Amino acid sequence: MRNTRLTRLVEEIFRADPKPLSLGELHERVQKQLPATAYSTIFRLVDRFERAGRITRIDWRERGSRFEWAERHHHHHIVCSDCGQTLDLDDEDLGFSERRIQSRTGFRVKHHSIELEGTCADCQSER
Amino acid sequence: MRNTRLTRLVEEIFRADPKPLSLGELHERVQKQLPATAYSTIFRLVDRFERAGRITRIDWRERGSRFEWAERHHHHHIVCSDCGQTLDLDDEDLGFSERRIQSRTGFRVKHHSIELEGTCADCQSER
DNA sequence: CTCGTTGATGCAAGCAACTTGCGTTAACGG
DNA sequence: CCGTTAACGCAAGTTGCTTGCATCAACGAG
Repeated sequence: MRNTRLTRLVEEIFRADPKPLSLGELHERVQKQLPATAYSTIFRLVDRFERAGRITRIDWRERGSRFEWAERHHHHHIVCSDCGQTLDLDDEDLGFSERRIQSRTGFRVKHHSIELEGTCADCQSER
Repeated sequence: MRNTRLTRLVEEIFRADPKPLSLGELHERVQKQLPATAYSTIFRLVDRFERAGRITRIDWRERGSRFEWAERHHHHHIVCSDCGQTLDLDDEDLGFSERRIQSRTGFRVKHHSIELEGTCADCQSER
């Protein structure tokens, strides 16, 4: 992968605010700095990053596909349905273990996707 | 919801083979019995069933949105990436507990979505 | 430093799945 | 049996994703 203004900008955007972004949202943010950038360019750039393992794709129920900077530990998300705040969860928080699945089902797990939705502590106490 | 040939057929299809179906797949199956059925009719029918709580929507990473007959116990899926076979998993299989999440994060969990992908026992032993 | 190769980009068209508007059909309650 | 109104079929519209192609610019060899 070549080192261009765009790749640097995208990396900067994700590092500055490590939240999952859709292609559209990323495109918007990029255009604030480089207005001529085409959607298809973002599409292919993210695709390259993903295949290089530097960006991870996640799927949110209603909110569609989103992308996240991958240089972080493996984790999942819980989203507050009131205020939108997200929190990271790791497998231990979830009690998740591939070994457990393997012994119960015989499947060798390659990939797992876990997304939670709920009400955060703040929004609960607001009542 | 009115009781039409279509609603009866859709119910029958899901009961006969309780696998998650995409709108397109369901449309195909319906057309085998009622060839004149429009895609948009399936779309609206599933929407009505979903809002009535009789069909559940699930999201599969690559395979897009699918729908499942809801009169079953709460469960998740693991899909074999080689042969496509799916297996149901319940929260206990996964070690999942809303109580655990609540005590670790303060979030009150409303909804969780867990989808796994791996290689089933058969496909593993084929090598 | 310069130049040629080739990956990266912008534009526009294409695609697939989903969604909506509208006129017609058929459930079903009276 | 009839009128109301949910369901339906058709066709057009929308959205987000994907591709083809001509042009541009990284960057490594020379």
